[in-house]
Amino acid sequence: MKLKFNFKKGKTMESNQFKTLISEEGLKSTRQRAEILDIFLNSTGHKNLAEIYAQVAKTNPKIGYTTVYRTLKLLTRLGLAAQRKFADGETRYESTAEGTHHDHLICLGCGKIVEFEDDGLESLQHRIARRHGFKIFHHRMELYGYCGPCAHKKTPLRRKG
Amino acid sequence: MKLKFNFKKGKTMESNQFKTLISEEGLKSTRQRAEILDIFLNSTGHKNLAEIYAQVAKTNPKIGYTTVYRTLKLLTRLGLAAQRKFADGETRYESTAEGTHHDHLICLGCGKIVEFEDDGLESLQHRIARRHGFKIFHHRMELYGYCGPCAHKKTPLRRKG
DNA sequence: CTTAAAATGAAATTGAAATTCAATTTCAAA
DNA sequence: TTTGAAATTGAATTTCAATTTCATTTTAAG
Repeated sequence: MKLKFNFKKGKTMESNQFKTLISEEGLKSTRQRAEILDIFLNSTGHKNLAEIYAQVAKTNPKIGYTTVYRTLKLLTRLGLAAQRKFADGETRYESTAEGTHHDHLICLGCGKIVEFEDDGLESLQHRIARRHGFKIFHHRMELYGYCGPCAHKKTPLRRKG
Repeated sequence: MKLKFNFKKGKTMESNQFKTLISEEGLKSTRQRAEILDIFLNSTGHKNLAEIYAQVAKTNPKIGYTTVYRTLKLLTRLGLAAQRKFADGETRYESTAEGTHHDHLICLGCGKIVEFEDDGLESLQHRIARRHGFKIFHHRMELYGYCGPCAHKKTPLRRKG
């Protein structure tokens, strides 16, 4: 039985924005894309493709790895996701739903990634750029060290996150 | 004809330091390692393996890619080289001969990488870390934009370097 | 010298990212 | 609705840098 207006739980406002964005690009709205977007937006943090795929597969095992890969790339193009590459070289995706620019603190013990914003950093960036005649469009700042809990352990365990 | 003491041009002080470092590690000093080190120290900038290998091959085509790869890894372990991964994901190597910590300005037009140091950045780092209860060991800051020349071209060309 | 340990280098392997292509789905126009 | 061109899907494959393997060669200690 199919309802004309079925507002399922989890169907967020973003899904509709997504339909609009997608058709504006001459692209098509599909069930897979909707599902991947839904899962992606309803999760937090910085996940690599394998992690996102695992989560998608839990809900719908029929969706392929490739589709997840391409959808995340698409979301990045549309500005809904952002790619991040930290020192380990893995590509991670982060939702841009929260909006503003931020940088990262990364725990070498447990792998926890904490976001931060700092106005001082932004102005510093411009001062440095001016000094070297550059016109800056974006930056990347990562601070590597140990978070509170890990700083007190003797042998902190590695965790993905 | 073989001279007993042949101080070839290019044999720098570092070569001897290298011999010492290497034997201290229980490793062996070889012609290949010396040649690779020599080329690496007598070049500047941030090069990827393929670029370093190409330069080595120009001097001695008998040296294999694997050996260059392993030697750069060794140099990194010994603290003579440092690995860098910028947003494009490629691994680059930089000589640590110049010494101090620095960060990078990266031109999106021509690929030029400019180093900079900034004390304000270092103190900022500690302020942010304290705010989040982290103990920071190192950081990474990269500013992406256009350098002076590229900012004025209509279609800047991509260059490695 | 002799010899064990280390290094070399060609080739093979790994693994993430990207692409291919036949089958399927979407959606606008009929 | 139905249709069909264009886009999407997903398994399989390719790509490509990074890394490992292994048979052979080189180093340096004794």
